[in-house]
Amino acid sequence: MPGYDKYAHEPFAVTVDLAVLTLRAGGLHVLLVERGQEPYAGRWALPGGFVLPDESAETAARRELAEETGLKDVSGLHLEQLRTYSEPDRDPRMRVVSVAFAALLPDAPEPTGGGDAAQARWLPYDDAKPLAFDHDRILADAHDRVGAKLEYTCLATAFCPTEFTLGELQQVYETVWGTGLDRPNFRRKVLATPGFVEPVPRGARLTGGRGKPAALYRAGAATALHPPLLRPPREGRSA
Amino acid sequence: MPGYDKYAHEPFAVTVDLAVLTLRAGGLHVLLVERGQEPYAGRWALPGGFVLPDESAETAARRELAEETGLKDVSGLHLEQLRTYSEPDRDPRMRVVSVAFAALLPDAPEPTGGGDAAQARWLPYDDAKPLAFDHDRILADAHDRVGAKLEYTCLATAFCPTEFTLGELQQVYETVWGTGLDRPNFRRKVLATPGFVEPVPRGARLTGGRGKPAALYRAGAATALHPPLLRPPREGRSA
DNA sequence: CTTTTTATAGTCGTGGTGACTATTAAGAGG
DNA sequence: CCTCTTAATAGTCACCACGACTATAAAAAG
Repeated sequence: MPGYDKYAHEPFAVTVDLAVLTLRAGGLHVLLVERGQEPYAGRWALPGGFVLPDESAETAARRELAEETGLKDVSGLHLEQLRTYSEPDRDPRMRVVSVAFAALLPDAPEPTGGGDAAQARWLPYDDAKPLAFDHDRILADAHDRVGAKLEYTCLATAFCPTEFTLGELQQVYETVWGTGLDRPNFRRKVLATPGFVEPVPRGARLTGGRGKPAALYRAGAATALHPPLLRPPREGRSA
Repeated sequence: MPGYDKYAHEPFAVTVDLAVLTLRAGGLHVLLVERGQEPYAGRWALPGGFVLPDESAETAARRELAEETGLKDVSGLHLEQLRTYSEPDRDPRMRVVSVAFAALLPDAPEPTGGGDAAQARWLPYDDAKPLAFDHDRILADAHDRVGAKLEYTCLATAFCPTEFTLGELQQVYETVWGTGLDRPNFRRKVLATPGFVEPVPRGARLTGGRGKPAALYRAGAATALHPPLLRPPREGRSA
């Protein structure tokens, strides 16, 4: 593409769409906004917005994340670019190219619609469909990506607060994957992976619940998981 | 982002950039074009171009791939969206948002600059840097992605012709990863993975070379690798 | 016909992991 | 106070995938 001077291109609108995921009451939840106008009026949609002239898509995504969640500090949150959706007819009004992101939140404060969001709410992942535009696909892609990255990265701690128990960490895997895991084996695997989690110095334990209090851990320095923590293979596969 | 009607956004140019990879003489090669104008005049760059008004980024990428390589049929080639690069200053002339793709080719015909490419050539991966714009990073990201996907997908066959030997398939892994692999173990692993490769019906063998002729295989129906084929861990890691 | 080269077959030991049992430490309820 | 329940933690055992290695087969080269 040697010459930019002789092109004739239409203007594209560039937006970001966010699949903000969190764990609430043991279930996967998504941050959604209700659309006010056509098209898809009254339908839920992923939060998002235009990329401003002096922003990168990542910057715009983090700005939107702060606006929609109402959180003061979103700098520590895990934000990951998924892919870009550019079908010409994905928005009936105009040509919109959208860069999609997945964001992972530890706790789930009810969104205090600080931005231009009409109405933002957490909805259970399974109740989300059908969403506006191609957001069903974006959300499904986000789920797939997160589920896959749990296998070979330390991403799971992004769903947990700064201090957490191994039981909470295991619930992240079980909720995202939709499978049950053996507790002793999960524990053995996590502790055997250097840098995945590190114990809280003082022998702090989480009390208050029933049963033996659990030890608290923090996220470690490692980012990758070698060897990976593979999800149990689906039943009904042919050999 | 409730209202599109009240926005004021600048026009963005949306382009695709392609990291076209192939294996030539046992080495990883990249398809590059030489820039004629400023900026970066005389430097090598990844092929790419504008997304047309009625195209998706994927369609534009495949069109550019056909134009730059001069290949008749690019429909069977593996094309994978990497990520989108949107730093405001990545092109000094204007605001350009680029969707990057990685393309994998089996053989390497010298490009017959059919498109608007000034001069297109295969260059060894290691000799590519420095490229124009942020293409060094895009190329490195493409390499990382391909290397990672070799571990848990059947992507390696995308580098091979329709019929290939296990030795050729192993060379894909060794070249991309930059490591040596034990031949019997690699063979055992590939054959033990159902759907990765399937033997060519007639006991066809590749003759002509020195040594015992190798059996020929085709790519199987499987797309994922369970369990994965992990690359040997780098030496010098702390326990 | 020997040497070289490469593909293919097989062996052995280890470590990661699934499945499982046992123990410990808290709260709940009588 | 004692027992039941609940959940975390500790430990065992067998299997199997994989790394390391040796052996054999089938071609070309000398």
